[in-house]
Amino acid sequence: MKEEKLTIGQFSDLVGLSTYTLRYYESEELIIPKRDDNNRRFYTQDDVKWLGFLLHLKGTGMTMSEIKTYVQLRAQGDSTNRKRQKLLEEVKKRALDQIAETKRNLEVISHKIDWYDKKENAVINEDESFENYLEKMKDNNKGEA
Amino acid sequence: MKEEKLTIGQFSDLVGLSTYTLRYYESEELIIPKRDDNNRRFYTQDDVKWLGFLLHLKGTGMTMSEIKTYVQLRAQGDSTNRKRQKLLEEVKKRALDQIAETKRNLEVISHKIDWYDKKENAVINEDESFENYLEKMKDNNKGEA
DNA sequence: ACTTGACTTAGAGTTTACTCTAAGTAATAG
DNA sequence: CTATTACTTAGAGTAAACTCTAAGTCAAGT
Repeated sequence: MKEEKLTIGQFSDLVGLSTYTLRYYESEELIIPKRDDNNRRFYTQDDVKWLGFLLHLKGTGMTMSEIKTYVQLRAQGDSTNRKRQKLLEEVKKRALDQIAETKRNLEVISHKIDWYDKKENAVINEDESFENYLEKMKDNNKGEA
Repeated sequence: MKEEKLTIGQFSDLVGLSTYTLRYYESEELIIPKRDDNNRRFYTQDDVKWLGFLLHLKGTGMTMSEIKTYVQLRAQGDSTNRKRQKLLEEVKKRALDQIAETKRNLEVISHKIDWYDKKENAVINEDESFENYLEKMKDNNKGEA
């Protein structure tokens, strides 16, 4: 198992982020690669793993600033495990709340889509307003929530 | 049933958007109130309904530009119903995809939270890497996806 | 020798969606 | 009379997360 060292160009190709972005992340202290004798960046398998996790964090809505906090805690060692865990839990909660809200909004949009269907097929009254229609839908769902 | 006319200030309070934002939305043609004899804006119940729907649209990730398109189609009358429906379907699909992706990311974060739990309780090996742990979790879920 | 890819600092530009200020006008309520 | 609220245009500021350019250096490969 040899230690793979990737140049920024190779790493960029691998992870799908531009070299601009990688240097930007570095300036924001999100991922800081080692340097070789010529001061060139090189990324290791650890960096690959960390960046993968970082992208999962981003994908749940964590901001760069929050990720930076996480990185700083991580750098302080195991004594900050609880803090890191708490941070992740907050992020998780926020993401779940966000999903729930989006779903509520999607329900209305879905009803509107149905309403267009029925209008096209003249199933509902020509002048049926969406608001009335929505109310009926809500009534139909009584007790199903 | 008298027709309620709301000033921009009243409407602002009602819907929770600043007057700045309302004028901005108007400049972007998202919601265009009528004017009274003194050229002051007034918002009607229709505007209340439309803004409510608009917020649902925003809440599913629709951009202002897309909402503007929707508004323009709406202004062209029933002949654009199919187009509007299609637009909403695209937005819906995108939102559902987004939710699915966020959930996938959340799974990893949840595992990490569990991993912190176990580390704190010394249930897993002191040096157990998260990556190994994740692999085990994946194995445990074989056939459950 | 030359191209390629890396390095640096510093800063400008992009996108989305606001958010606010300035400066002046106008109608209404107390 | 004055405070409040609204109106206008025009433009600046904010925030996040990039994205790119300039200008110059440097080392390795062909």
